[in-house]
Amino acid sequence: MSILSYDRGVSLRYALLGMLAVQPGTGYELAQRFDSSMSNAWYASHSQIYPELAKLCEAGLLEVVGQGPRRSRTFGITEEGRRELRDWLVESEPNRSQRNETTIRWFLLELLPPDDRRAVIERELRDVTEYHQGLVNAAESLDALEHDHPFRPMVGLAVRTSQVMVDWLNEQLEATPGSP
Amino acid sequence: MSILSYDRGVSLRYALLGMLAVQPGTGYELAQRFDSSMSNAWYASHSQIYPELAKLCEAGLLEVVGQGPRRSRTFGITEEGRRELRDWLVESEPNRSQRNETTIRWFLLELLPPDDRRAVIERELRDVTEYHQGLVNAAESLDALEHDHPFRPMVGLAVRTSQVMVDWLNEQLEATPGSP
DNA sequence: GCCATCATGTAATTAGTTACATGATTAG
DNA sequence: CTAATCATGTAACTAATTACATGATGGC
Repeated sequence: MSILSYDRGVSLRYALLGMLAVQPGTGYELAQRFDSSMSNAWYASHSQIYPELAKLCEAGLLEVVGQGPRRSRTFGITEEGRRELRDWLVESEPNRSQRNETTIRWFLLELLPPDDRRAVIERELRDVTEYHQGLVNAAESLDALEHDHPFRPMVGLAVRTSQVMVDWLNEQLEATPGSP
Repeated sequence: MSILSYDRGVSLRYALLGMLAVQPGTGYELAQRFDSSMSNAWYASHSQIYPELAKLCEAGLLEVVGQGPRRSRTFGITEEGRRELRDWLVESEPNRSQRNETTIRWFLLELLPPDDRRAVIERELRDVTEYHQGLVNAAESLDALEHDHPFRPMVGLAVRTSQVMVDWLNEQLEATPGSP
């Protein structure tokens, strides 16, 4: 692909391509997916999404497959887009670098005096527990369907991962002096 | 803090401040830590690190605490830096958004035909297993010390998380048609 | 009619990547 | 002596955030 961009800074492109390969949608819907179901993988705001969709359309990897009310346009992936996505998944070297502010915060917990430390862990525990519960509910909803949902495996992974985090935070809380 | 930057794009700043609060170091060493022990939390290249260290020094949050061979300078956190770091950890609203290309790739596995899918899962499994084994070894090294190491809790979390990932990938592999 | 939300975009700024550049030290 | 690595920086570019901006639709 010649239309600009680095080799390793292209994750948004493939996130969009992939999300639209699973299910066509508008830019607005994609922004919502980045806020919820995709939030543990990638985030992008609408101001980044719309220009990227335009570029991908121009490159022939996406196309407008429908128009709705408020001049909304639904995008879908093209055959060329599917080939590009497949090549990326199978052929390209994965970029394993991550950016996760929460992990930085947890890494630095040990610097805090016990009172601050306990307060921070309790806040983290509230947030992660809420996140975990949301995933458990999502998993139950998907299990209630009669067909296998494509998101089910990833939700399962996220449930287990967040369970590990809840357990770890509880242990850190117990190990902090002055905890009940 | 008035010295420029967004509210939510400041994670590098606090990652550096925190790493130097745990242990003073040079810019070069910090770049190495981002490549290894901090790689599951944040990544930054030296070209981003050096200017940021200069800014933090100018702001009085860091100071040069030693000079080595090849005109290397060791930075340490100041009292003001510790206060700033503590305030960030305790008072500021955490940014929960993540960027993790690997999760995008795993999310999109279901789009691939079985042969491609199996090949990709096997590659991921190799990479994650290697990563997991590295963490297990690191944990054993830390356990061999007579004192508690500050990184031990985070390594423990990473060990469990990567174990969950290895298990999940193995399940996905088994569930793919044509697998042994 | 009015307000919330849907829906899309652009402009200005900061963050991050890649490439370029240079010199010091040490191990062989 | 010479190649690898240590060590630090800048320049040019792309990516991402924040702020600004506008209009359509549907429910009340």
